[in-house]
Amino acid sequence: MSRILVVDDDRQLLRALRINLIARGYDVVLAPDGATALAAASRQPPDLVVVDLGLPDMDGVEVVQGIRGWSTAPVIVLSARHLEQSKVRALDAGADDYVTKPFGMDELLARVRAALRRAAPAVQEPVVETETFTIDLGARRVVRDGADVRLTPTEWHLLEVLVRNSGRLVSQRQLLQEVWGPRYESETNYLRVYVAQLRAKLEPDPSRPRYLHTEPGMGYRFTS
Amino acid sequence: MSRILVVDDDRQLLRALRINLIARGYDVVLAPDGATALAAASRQPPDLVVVDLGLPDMDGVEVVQGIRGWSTAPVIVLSARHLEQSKVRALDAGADDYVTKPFGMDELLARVRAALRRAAPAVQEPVVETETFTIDLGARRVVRDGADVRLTPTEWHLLEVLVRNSGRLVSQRQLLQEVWGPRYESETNYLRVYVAQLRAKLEPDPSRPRYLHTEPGMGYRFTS
DNA sequence: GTCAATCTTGACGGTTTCTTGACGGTGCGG
DNA sequence: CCGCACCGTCAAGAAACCGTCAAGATTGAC
Repeated sequence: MSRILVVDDDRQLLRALRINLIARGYDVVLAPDGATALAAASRQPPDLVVVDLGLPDMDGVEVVQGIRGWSTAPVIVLSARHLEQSKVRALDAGADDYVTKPFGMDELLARVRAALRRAAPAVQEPVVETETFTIDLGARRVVRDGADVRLTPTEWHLLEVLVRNSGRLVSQRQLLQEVWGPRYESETNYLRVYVAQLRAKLEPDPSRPRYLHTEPGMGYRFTS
Repeated sequence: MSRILVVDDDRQLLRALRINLIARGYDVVLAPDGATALAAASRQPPDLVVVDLGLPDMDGVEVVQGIRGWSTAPVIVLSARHLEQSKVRALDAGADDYVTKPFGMDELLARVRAALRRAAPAVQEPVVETETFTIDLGARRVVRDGADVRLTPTEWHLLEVLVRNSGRLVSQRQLLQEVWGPRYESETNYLRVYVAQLRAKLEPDPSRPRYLHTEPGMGYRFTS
């Protein structure tokens, strides 16, 4: 079962959380402060972290950052209502969810389930290999000639949609909708620009596409 | 039919939405505030959520997050024009689309349809195989001798109509109407030109059609 | 604040696709 | 045999579409 690291300086809350989480079958690791938490996390990598923002030794945000540095485990932040500012910073730092104190145990447990479920899709993401490059959807990496290809967020997003529909024609509407949002359905200029950029980075000969094919008037198709 | 959860504190708008959505055959659940909405959503998981950003008890963004925690149902956000900031945050939180108040009912209904269509699992489109070529309707692809056959949008559209009516005679009127629109019902020149192009690309011997048969004075018939 | 990276936007030329009309072939009925 | 209706063929001009480039605008890092 999943291992959950709980970081809080309130001993009473810590005990309550431990009891409830263990009752749900989770493996629980406790830490009263940030330093202990980071140490514990490196020894026993957790699948999820619950961290209070008001810690004695360091800001909870630092804990979030410290964990995000090497783990993709979801982080749920606990905070008192008056710490709006920290809350925002924590989310920016990579927290996945936050719960305002005081909170009901059921609510927290629900959020834990949700966060784990969201993270769970550890379903083997496909790796697409061509003669020229390799795309690892799970790792968000593209390797060509042994070196990482640098893609901007938008380039990656576009490539991802095309690759997930490998072999299938993806209409311009659908691409714009998935990458730029529902309100850009007719702005085909974006597509032209970004497809060109992807080709420049991936195709052996960008002027004669081998993987990113254009179907005039319809859309684009990725072929491995 | 799809169940739609509508969250808004404007009773008049709520009523208008209910009437219009029900009229379209949707199952509607209403909630005047965030807490009620989340409770209702957990009892009756909706297929789509329409939520106003200006709620009395909590920020609409929180509602979006709350729903996103355990559901993948599309979320459409309603917002007043001056709340640009919240709108962005709502989309970041996982909203699928937003509509600015005041809005026309038709626009909202259209976006509801679009969101539901997008969320709908892709139906398994049939693959038609002949001795000469293979037509994959879902992938929008025709393969012949191991190579992709390039079809223009109009060619594809015409072929699609014929294949979906495989074995049946399709009248010229119907073909013109479906491919070129209702105003071209008598322009049979298009048909002659495009049927010829399809035959050139698909038939082993275009002068002796094996798949795309002409029924003089009536229409065309695709036979696999 | 500055700086770099990324995104957005518009214009241009080349290419693909669509439209249109004319011509010839075929089959049927007179 | 001849005329007519219908279909197949072809090609050229028009229209739509795409690739390309570069200059602002925006964003985020420092």
